[in-house]
Amino acid sequence: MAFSLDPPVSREERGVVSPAVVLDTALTLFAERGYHGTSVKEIASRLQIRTPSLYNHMSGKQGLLQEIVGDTTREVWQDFVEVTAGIDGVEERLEKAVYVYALRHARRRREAIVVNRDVSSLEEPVLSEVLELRRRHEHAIRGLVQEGIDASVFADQPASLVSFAVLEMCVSIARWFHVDDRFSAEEVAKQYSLYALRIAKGDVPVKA
Amino acid sequence: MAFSLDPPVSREERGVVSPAVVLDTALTLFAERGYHGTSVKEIASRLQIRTPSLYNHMSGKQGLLQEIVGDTTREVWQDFVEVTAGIDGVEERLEKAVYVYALRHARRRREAIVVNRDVSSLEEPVLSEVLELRRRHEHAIRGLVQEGIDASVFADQPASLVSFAVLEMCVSIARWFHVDDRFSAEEVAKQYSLYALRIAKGDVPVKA
DNA sequence: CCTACCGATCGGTAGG
DNA sequence: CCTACCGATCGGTAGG
Repeated sequence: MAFSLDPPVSREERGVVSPAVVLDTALTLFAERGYHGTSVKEIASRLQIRTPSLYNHMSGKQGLLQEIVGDTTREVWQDFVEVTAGIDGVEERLEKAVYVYALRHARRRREAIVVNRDVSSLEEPVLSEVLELRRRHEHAIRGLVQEGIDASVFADQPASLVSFAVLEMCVSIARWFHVDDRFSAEEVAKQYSLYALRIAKGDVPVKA
Repeated sequence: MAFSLDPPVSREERGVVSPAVVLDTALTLFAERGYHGTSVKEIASRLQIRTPSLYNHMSGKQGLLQEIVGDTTREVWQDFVEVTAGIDGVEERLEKAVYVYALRHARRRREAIVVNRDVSSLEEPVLSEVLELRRRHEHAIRGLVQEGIDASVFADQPASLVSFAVLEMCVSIARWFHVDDRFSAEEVAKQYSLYALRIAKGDVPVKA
């Protein structure tokens, strides 16, 4: 799996400004105020440098957004492929796919918030690439649900509603989860993958 | 219930610009591009008037956002109170509370998108009022879940995770639902309230 | 409803 | 990494 903990690249710790530090600072501000609500001056100010110096470490504001949203979306699809490969049971595949997706939204909260709020601020060609990857992921989840319905493993119901509900439920984790909560990221992901199975299986009893 | 269909107040139909038409136009643009991504010039342009003329129909850009987000949030809380009043069964109360919340997000998509994306762009005192109302609604849903757990009607599990998952699943309807879809707003709301019961009841069988 | 205009801020560049 | 500066656009006002 392509997970790693959020890289704590801050100015204070490293002492110097670098492309990674600029990206991390922008990520925090974009998540807090949105892409259009963040100015390059604010990014510079937080790094205690002037605006023009920022351009030694980035191509521009739009480039930062493209890197954040593009990288994250590619990783989401990669996670799905890796975690469902070589598994027979459709129930187990859905459980694992939801688990990694939920886990990512607990571990990479800032990225998730920016991806979901500011995707429409992306310029081409990254916009089209990102939308295509998201569509592919949603269709893959929907396909799993439909496969389970066809095999009578899941309750007979509209697969599209199930996949939307399950995916967006996971996305929302980024909006309320805190590391210092009573639950770990893994516990939350485990619980949410259970919710997904409950929704999918419907009247079939699910062990808690 | 405080529902009505989305008021189709467009410039073309009414022929004249009014505060309601300006608000409706701003609502569409805010939903499409975000509050910070929309300029007052764009609002004016869509109404085929000049920017200064807009100020005959509004106090300012921030005032439009406050009206959209403030009104919607107050209605959400009012819906909850009205729909759960005088009902004994905790299961039925949760089902109805989720139904109206989901239904609103299918019927008032633009409002829902703006409320959830641009709430942080609100200025005081409306910001505090809105956050308090949202907190109250979330705690009320969580309270219902806990009440059901205590009564052994729902599975024993963290009530906070259930309430977050259920509420955000509903919020997301605004992002994918279209009136011309294969499902009506009522059908989607019905299905989502069923999902909520499945998550809450867990290992208890739920009739489809 | 308009023209004319305000100061502030935007992302970004020149040049060192 | 900086100062100095660019044209464009921002939300909003004056005055009619």
